[in-house]
Amino acid sequence: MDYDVSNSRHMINSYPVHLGPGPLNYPQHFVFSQSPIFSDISLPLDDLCRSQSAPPCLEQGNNLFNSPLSIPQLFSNCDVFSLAASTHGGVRSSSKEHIPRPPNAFMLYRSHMLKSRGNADPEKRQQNLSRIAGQLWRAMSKEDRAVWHKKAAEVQAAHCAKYPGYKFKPNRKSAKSAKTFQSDAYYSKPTEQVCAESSIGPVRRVRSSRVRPQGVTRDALLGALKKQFPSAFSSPTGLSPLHFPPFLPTFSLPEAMCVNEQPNATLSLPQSQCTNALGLELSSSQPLQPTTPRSGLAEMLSGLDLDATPTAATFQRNGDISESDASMSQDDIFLGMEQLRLPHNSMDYDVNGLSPLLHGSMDGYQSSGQSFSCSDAFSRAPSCTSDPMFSDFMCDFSMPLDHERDEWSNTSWMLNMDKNSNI
DNA sequence: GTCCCTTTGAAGCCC
DNA sequence: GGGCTTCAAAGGGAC
Repeated sequence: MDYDVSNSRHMINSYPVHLGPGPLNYPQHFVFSQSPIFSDISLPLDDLCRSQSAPPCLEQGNNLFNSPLSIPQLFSNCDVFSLAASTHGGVRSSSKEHIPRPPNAFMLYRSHMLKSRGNADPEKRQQNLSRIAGQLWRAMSKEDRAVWHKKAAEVQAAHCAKYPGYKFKPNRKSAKSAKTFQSDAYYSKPTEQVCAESSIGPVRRVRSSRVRPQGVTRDALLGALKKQFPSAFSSPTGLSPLHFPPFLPTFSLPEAMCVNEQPNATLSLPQSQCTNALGLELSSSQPLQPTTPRSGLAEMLSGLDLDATPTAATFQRNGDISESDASMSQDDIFLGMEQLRLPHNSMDYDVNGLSPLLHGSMDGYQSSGQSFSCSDAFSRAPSCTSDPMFSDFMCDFSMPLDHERDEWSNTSWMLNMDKNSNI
């Protein structure tokens, strides 16, 4: 039997979609054994293979690895390979059956990362999420990636078992349309906007090419990440993909404090703790200097020409930074995500991620007194809660909202450190 | 309503 | 075999 993906929009799958238990009655909860490195991984149903019936290769008692791992609802009552037919932008009609491709390792990792972040996360744009996932993915060691490749192989085996005659048949567009855009864009310079010749024509955003920062080695990138997430790298089982937090947290508090509240403050935090989420080094034993050279992941990533996709919801910052406060510009405060060329409301994301009550539109923000706990923040990233980097202090800071302008003030972060930290 | 965006990797097609 | 292209997920945004 041959499944024609190229005509998927018009194809009727010979395999019906079952909403109930699969025809083989595989258990909805079954033991999915894995190597030790999987010990902290529990993938939800649709992270692996949302098939209503587990293939023999994944059935309990016929495991591919050694240690058991329960994966709730794996292969339960929905079919990932068929589900995609109705979820891809509504392109494919639910009445026309389509067999989706099995997800690759990165797709599995990305899906899991997104699920790990929780529902409270206000960042919904998949472009940004994909970028972050890609950064983390590339920062992983080969061994850690192998974990996901292994899972991908299992999923593919499941897919193969479910659709034994399946063959990927890409629907090649017309040579003209494909080559005029894709060949010039996808493999050319990264992230440049291509405008149609007509000024009123559509502006299409070229895909970012797969680039690394120039002159930055993988080891250097890993070093920067190690500095921020030491526990993730010191795990006896090695770096699990899940040891990365769902997102790179913005950790600019000491900077904000230094600039706006106590310019000469000296932090007692260990050196390793005085970096922001992207590895910006902050002096911990000496007064923080605005001109402190920055190094680390942020600087490395700054070489990337990543795309920003601001939207109507993009976080607004007003005006220029005054000279008096220019010792540490707002950009420094925003540096974490901005270095990833994320929209400004990525900071919005960070704040919201820490304070769930503030999720939503700007209207949901309060004018003052907003605060978050760093430790609360990282509790969303399981591996970070045990990290001494994040467990030693709690701090609150807020940024007042200028109600007249309906914008955040760009100059006055307000900081409160609680007793767990020494200023 | 439809397609784009954004990522990595697998796989197919074409030369 | 190399180069190029499509498509897996995901949901907001654009048109």
